[in-house]
Amino acid sequence: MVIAEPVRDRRSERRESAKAEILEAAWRIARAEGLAAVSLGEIARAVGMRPPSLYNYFDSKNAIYDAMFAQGAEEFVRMEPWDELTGDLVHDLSVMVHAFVGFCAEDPARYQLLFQRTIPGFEPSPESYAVSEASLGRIVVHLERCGVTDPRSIDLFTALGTGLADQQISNDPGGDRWIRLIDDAVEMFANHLTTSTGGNARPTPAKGNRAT
Amino acid sequence: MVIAEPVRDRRSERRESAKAEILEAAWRIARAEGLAAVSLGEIARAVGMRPPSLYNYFDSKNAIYDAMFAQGAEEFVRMEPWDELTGDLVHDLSVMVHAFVGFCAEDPARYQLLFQRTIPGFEPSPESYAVSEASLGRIVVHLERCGVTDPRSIDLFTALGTGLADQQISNDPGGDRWIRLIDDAVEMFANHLTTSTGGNARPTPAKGNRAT
DNA sequence: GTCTATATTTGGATAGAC
DNA sequence: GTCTATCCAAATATAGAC
Repeated sequence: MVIAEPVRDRRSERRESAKAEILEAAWRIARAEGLAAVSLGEIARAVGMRPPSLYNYFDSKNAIYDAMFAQGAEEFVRMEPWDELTGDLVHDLSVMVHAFVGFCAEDPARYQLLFQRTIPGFEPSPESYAVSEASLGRIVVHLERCGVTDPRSIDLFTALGTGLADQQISNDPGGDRWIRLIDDAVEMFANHLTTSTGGNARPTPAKGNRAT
Repeated sequence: MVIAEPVRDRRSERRESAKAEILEAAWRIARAEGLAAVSLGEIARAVGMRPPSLYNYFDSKNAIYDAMFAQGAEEFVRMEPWDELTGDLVHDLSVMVHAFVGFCAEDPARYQLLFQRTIPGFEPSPESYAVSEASLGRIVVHLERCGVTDPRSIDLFTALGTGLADQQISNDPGGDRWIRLIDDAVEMFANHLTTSTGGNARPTPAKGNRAT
């Protein structure tokens, strides 16, 4: 009876590594030919199998997309440099935007899968989706901890981050043309916070309406 | 001989209206089911034809995508409210961003086709592409006319615009959550211009290096 | 200009032998 | 767990009759 366990472990290890290999191949194809160009035939060829064999590891093609989404969401969570945050507003904003834009730019296919809805039939499973949402949530939480509590400011900040990422990916893939603007953008945003009328860090004393 | 001309005109009129009808159907499908879900069969069904008949009007499916791209680029050119521009920096920036974000948000499928590379096999023809590029170029020209000449500032501005559009489309389709932030964003950007060290409108007298 | 018929490829997915 | 064989559906595209 003591022998049974390790055997089962080896099996599941091999199984997991096979699944990982399949997903790796899928990512390679997605990066090379586009996310929508991923097909079971091509994946199978890449891993030295026949297409039907893939069904031993994934129930469907969308299950593969979902596993890829889950991987990407996991990486997104791990990426965030919470240990680099100091509590200083400008510094922390810079760190977060650098992390986000870098994450997006380093793998456009992953960016497309996680943040854009471009695959006709596919929707991530609630669990996978929750992971990526939670990660975005932590950014918002830290913003609030820095004193950025106005929802409008938070939305503006996310727009700034995605805009930098989007332009970097679309118009200078592999380069750093928009990455080099991040600190400027953060400074601009921080100045706006100290100037604007919203309920933010260092708000102007008592200007305008106090509504909402 | 005088009769021959009008006959040919009627024919080409009918032909053009048939092509327009086909493109309309393609747009409908793209908006309803996603750009990548457009197929000849579905287009044909929508216009009351059989798939092969479409080849009397377009040489291939990609030719249809290209015609859609050209239409979108044309609309993009016409959209721009050059007549609303006054020369006042903040006002003009607001007008341009409102026009751009509104244009993108009112038809995400068009936005996807024009500004994102998501269809595996498709690339717009050089002519169609030139139209959309020229339109973006006119925005840059007007920015420069307003005194925004620093390339970095221009890049930052485009990032801001696309970020607002992208967030609006992705996270509040049909709404106006990010559209309502445009004037704030423009004010933020304008303040940044008057503060930053770049060679922009109202630069700070003589601060930092004069290089580049 | 539109159709039928067809070619050709490819896609995702299942059944069942081994 | 992997394969062959097969299915079924859908896709783009062409040929040729009407």
